[in-house]
Amino acid sequence: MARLRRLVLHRLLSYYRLLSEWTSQKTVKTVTSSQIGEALDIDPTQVRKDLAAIGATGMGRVGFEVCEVCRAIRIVLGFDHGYESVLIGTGHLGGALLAYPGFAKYGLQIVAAFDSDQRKIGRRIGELTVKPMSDLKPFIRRRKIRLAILTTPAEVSQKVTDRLVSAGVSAIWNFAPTSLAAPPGVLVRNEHIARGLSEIGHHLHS
Amino acid sequence: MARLRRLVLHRLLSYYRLLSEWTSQKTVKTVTSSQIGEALDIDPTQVRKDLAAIGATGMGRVGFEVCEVCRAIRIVLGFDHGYESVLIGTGHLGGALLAYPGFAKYGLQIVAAFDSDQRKIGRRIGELTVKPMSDLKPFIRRRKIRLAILTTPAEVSQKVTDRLVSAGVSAIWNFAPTSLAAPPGVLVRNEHIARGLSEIGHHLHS
DNA sequence: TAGATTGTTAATCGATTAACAATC
DNA sequence: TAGATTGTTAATCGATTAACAATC
Repeated sequence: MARLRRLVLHRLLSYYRLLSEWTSQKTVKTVTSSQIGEALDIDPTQVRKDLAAIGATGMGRVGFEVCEVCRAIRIVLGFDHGYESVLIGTGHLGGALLAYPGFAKYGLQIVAAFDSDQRKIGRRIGELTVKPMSDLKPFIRRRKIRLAILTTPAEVSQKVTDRLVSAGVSAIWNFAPTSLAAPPGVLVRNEHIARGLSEIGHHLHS
Repeated sequence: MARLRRLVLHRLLSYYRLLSEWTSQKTVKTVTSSQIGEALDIDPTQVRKDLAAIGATGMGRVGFEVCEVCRAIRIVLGFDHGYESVLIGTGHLGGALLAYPGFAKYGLQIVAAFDSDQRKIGRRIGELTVKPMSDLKPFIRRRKIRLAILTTPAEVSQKVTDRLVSAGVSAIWNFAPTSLAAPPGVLVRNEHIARGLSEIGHHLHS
């Protein structure tokens, strides 16, 4: 399957959330592109194209099978796949992510937490014991970890990134307020807090 | 000034970050659209258009004054304005946001924290004391709070939103994994964690 | 069958990029 | 002046929307 654009992935996620919500409330077997489009304020043609792009086929006069659509989306977004990840930086935000119970639903499991602070190493957070940075590379290699979650201070995030890349991860989920340099094969997804604030600030100001 | 699109705001923020970084490293008085464009992989024409849109004018053969550009961006994104906000839900994520020191740079100040959990009310977090939900509306009214940060569980977020709207806030920064219904005048900015995960999951899967 | 919905091609719209005269 | 850069108009590109025959 061709790589999908960010925008499409985003829409797929919103379809998924909507359908999950609907099916949890009442038994819904099929759904039409117009129903989805109306609920999310998206053109029904767009919905049909998105679903066609991920291989979900509808039925004339009936619509799409909800189960089939959800399954197709889960496959494309990798929710069924299941992947282990490591987290680096056990500050407030790192702790919040470690405590978040909702990740399993998306196939994500955090299997180790690392920190450079001597006082934090060995401490238990939930089910994990904080490991020293010297264990990072061997751990990633041994467990074939592909995703790293970065919640370190901005000053060290690039250095940590370099270590992660050399250890062989293929994606970095970055919560540090910096842009990271990484080779083309490695996906860097930035969750810069300031991005939301700029939109809010602009709204409040004008 | 006409309301700018999300995409433009995002680019403005990246210009701002780039210029801040450059000026912190060495004295840079002027910058050309090509220099910015090259650093961020954006077409220089785009950069010029964006800067023109916020009223920053360049000089032929010289480029743009860095100070002027930064000032213009700060004004548009509301960073200089300064606005007080309240936070609702003092769980892990709420605590992480309360502890984050970088907000002041963007003009944001969290002046009160609220929770419905009796055990948390009265507890001190940093400089704040957690207040009961019954204080929410009067507090917002009295202090003329315009922004609320929502870090509650998803189940209650819509109810809290309704209270916030009726109390008169004009923007909600939502970290709960739900879509919120709010009247047109109220900006809702969603920071759904799953959005990043869907991109990562897709990348790792394919 | 009749009618609603899909799948797909064509038309529209907006955003990005190219071109170039005006400017310092 | 000569040359680099801006500001802006025109051209391109991609994404969204409209139209409609095919399908169940």
